[in-house]
Amino acid sequence: MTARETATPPRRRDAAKTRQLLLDAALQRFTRDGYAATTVRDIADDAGVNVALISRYFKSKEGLFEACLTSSVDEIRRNAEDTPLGRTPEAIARQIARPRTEGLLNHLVLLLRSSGDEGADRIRLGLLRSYGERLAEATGSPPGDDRMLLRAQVVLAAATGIALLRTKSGLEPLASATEEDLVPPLRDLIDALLRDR
Amino acid sequence: MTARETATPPRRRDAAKTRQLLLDAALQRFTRDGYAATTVRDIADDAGVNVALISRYFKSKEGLFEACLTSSVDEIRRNAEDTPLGRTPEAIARQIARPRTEGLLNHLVLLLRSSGDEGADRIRLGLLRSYGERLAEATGSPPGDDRMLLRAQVVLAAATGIALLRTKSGLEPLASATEEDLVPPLRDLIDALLRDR
DNA sequence: ACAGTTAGTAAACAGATGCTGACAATAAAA
DNA sequence: TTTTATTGTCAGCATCTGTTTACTAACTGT
Repeated sequence: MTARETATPPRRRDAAKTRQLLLDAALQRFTRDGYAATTVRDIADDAGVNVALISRYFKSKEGLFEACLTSSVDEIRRNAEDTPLGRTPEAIARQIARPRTEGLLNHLVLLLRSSGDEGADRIRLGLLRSYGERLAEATGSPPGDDRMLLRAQVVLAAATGIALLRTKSGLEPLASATEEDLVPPLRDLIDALLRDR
Repeated sequence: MTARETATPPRRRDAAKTRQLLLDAALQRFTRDGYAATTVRDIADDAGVNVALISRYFKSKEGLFEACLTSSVDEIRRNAEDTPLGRTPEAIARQIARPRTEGLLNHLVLLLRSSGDEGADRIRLGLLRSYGERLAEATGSPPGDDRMLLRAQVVLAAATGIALLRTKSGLEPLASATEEDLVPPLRDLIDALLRDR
């Protein structure tokens, strides 16, 4: 058969779709390898489109990174509205223990990536702050309770640390622990930190 | 006054000292900015020596990074022999809560930095594994107890997450929490995860 | 069918980056 | 003092990286 036949038929032109392809590829790369270690050509190749389109649709590499952050933040927020944070340590633990590729943890890892850009830092910080507050309030503690907020942020930090070590270090048994393995210790952790006191 | 006078007198030649200057500068940069975001010229400038000396003393940028890792690992190990991990949650918590610039936490952040190099990954993994085991044994659990090892690694992950968020995100009140602020929640965390069960 | 607009590509540029080889300055050895 | 080895500098290389510009191909409305 000729190359003509094997080659994918000339992809239909669709700016929105192409933009999304770039965004998805970038999300994966930035999350896995970090900002500096990812090149725009890597992303474009993954998405199967031309490098120049990054500049067209996102202005610059940093613009693309910011778009990734806001996209990630939006999804977390949307997710949060649908399924408000469980009230019980068990429910929270289960949300954190989800498979690495999906859900919250992946987003948290991206949140830790830094481009050195100020706008990106603001976005990141904004989400971390609001998420910590949500976590603190989920315990039933009154808003403005700094002691509890600190504890909630420690939970947040623990979750990100777990996400990082699980995805990047290959440390066993943590790296390939299943959801069932992970929930009991996490439940204990959350219970100890956030129990009303 | 002339430039001649202001300039530091031609530093006495000393290969060992120069090597150490480079190593120290690299440790700081790699820890703070990560591998990819750090250039050899950054490091050389910080150390106040010529770029070419990196290649001479460490073979390559990756060689320098590996040297940083082993140096960091050695110091952690040495530190561990001097002051064996405290048996009580309180003692462990205190070790983690230390100021960000000194002690264990800084090293843990470096441990998370990746160069993509295989040798570096081995070094990193080796330390994480042994540290997790030490932590598990400190609880008095028998060696080979996988449940407890997982819990110890969760503590380790939590500590790294805290270190990262404290140094890199500026998330308040976590970022500027004092040792006293941090010890109580950490004690609870460690107690919940590692208490003999 | 045609003109105008939009989507996508290719090539190249300017600057950065890791690294090297030839050389100069200093210290050590003879 | 002369010779030799070590330490450090300089300039440049090849490659990579983000971005831009000029161009071609496809879609849209008329």
